[in-house]
Amino acid sequence: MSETHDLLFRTLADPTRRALFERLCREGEKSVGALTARAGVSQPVVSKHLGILREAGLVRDRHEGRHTYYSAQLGALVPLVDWTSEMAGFWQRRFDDLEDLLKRMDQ
Amino acid sequence: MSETHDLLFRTLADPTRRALFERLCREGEKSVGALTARAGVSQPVVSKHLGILREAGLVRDRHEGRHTYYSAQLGALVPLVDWTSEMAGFWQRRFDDLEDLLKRMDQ
DNA sequence: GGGATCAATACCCCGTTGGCTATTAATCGA
DNA sequence: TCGATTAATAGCCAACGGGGTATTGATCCC
Repeated sequence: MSETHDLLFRTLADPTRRALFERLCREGEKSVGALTARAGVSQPVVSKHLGILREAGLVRDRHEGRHTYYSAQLGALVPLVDWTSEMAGFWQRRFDDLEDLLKRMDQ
Repeated sequence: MSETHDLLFRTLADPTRRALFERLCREGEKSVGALTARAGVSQPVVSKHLGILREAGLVRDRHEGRHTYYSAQLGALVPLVDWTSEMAGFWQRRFDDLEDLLKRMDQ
């Protein structure tokens, strides 16, 4: 239901885009040109992906002359971590309920 | 790069499919009919999504007579948790490096 | 000022995908 | 046995999305 989760999952679903984000996480701030060099796709495509990552809050951009530098915004992953925790929580609770039931049946 | 991450993110990117998985996490095992009742899409579509979730390892199915019961396989989320941890790790390491640099500069 | 470089935008193409209806397969119950 | 129910499959279509090239805008350097 959450729009945030939707945007995050959709944004990270594309391998090219995710690879760009991973590189920014690993190597820190990079210019579009530097990212394009090893992205395997054209510069306009890289720019487009970076735009989508930015709209999802996963990266931020900084302009310096002709160059635009992008860097990862790790905080944007928090909703994703929360979501997985929530799913795990539901699962755990049901597991506990089952355990309780079995204990009661055991008596 | 990892095919597993790709499959997971892609599978969870669709809101209808993710909603099905969330329901299975929250409410436990459910039949296709029960899931279809509140999915907002037709039964064939639900079956299709469940098939995709199964191929991603996110659910398992159990046949009982005419009914097929699906349940969430939480273990499948592990690679996703690992991935986020890895990204956070990269970020943290670069942060530490920066901190070290600043300390050295401070001396 | 003028050519060169860097990034974003515009536009198009085509493969993928998510939705539908119709049908089939299998099982249950009267 | 035969109709009813449950889920999966087949086939179709429209929309979305990721790729490309061409172009524009902006900035740097000679």
